[in-house]
Amino acid sequence: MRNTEQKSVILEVLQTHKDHPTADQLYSEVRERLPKISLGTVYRNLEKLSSSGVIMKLELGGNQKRFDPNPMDHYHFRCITCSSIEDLPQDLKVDLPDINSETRSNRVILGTTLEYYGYCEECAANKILN
Amino acid sequence: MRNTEQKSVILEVLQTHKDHPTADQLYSEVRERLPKISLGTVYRNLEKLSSSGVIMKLELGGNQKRFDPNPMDHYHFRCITCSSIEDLPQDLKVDLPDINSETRSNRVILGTTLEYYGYCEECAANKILN
DNA sequence: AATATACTAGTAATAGTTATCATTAAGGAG
DNA sequence: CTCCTTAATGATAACTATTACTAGTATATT
Ligand SMILES: [Mn+2]
Ligand SMILES: [Mn+2]
Ligand SMILES: [Zn+2]
Ligand SMILES: [Zn+2]
Repeated sequence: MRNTEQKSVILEVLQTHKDHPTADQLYSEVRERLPKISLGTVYRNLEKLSSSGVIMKLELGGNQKRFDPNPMDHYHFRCITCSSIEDLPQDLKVDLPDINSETRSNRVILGTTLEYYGYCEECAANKILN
Repeated sequence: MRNTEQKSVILEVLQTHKDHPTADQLYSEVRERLPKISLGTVYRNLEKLSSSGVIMKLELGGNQKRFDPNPMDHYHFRCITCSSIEDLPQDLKVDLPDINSETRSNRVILGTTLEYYGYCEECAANKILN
């Protein structure tokens, strides 16, 4: 894996985020620093960075993948109205059962995804006003 | 909501499944009984059936939505090799923390999604052979 | 400096899903 | 049962997110 300016700018821009931007959101921000970059390059590098464990690719509900500068295992809340994704505190850990012993199977478990969904604080407040 | 033959055949076909078919898998099976049905009708009815709580739409990892004849809350395992989705036993319930009190927030929590992923038993066995 | 090749920009292609619209058929009223 | 309103359908186009392709460029190794 070579160190290109594109890759490092994409990573830097992602690391300024506390939320979980989509590829096209990152694309438009990165373009402010590298106006000639192409969307494909953004996707390609996000893929590499996540498969090498530097960042994390989130495949939650909704139709767009999200990218997380924090590759540590943690949980998320997704607002079904505004599509925002919020982090849940990293020390919040649920003790998940061993499904292989429960079901007498020999799967290889690589990980889990736990997502809460509903209305975020802001959207919930807006709903009451209607 | 009117009772059309298309809707009832789609539901019947889905209910024969123990797995979690995609819209196009259901489309090809339904066409054996209703050769003139269109894919849009399948999507439209799956949407209605799930929003009325008869079935469940799954938005897990991977790029296709899956449909589940069982609308009760339960967890799934997803194989990242063959994309199969397996049910975890319905009585397997994890005690999930109240994230609002944890984070002092006023979100409205409508539900959670818990997904295990990895290699299913069959794909895990095949990997050993290579 | 020369070289091999991973990476890029630009663009085309693909896949999944949703929208449009003229036509059909549920199902309630009379 | 017949008429009527309108939800639903089939056919197709449009859309969105993502991936593939390719000739040219830039990285990093020799
Ligand atoms: Mn996160
Ligand atoms: Mn299921
Ligand atoms: Zn919101
Ligand atoms: Zn598998």
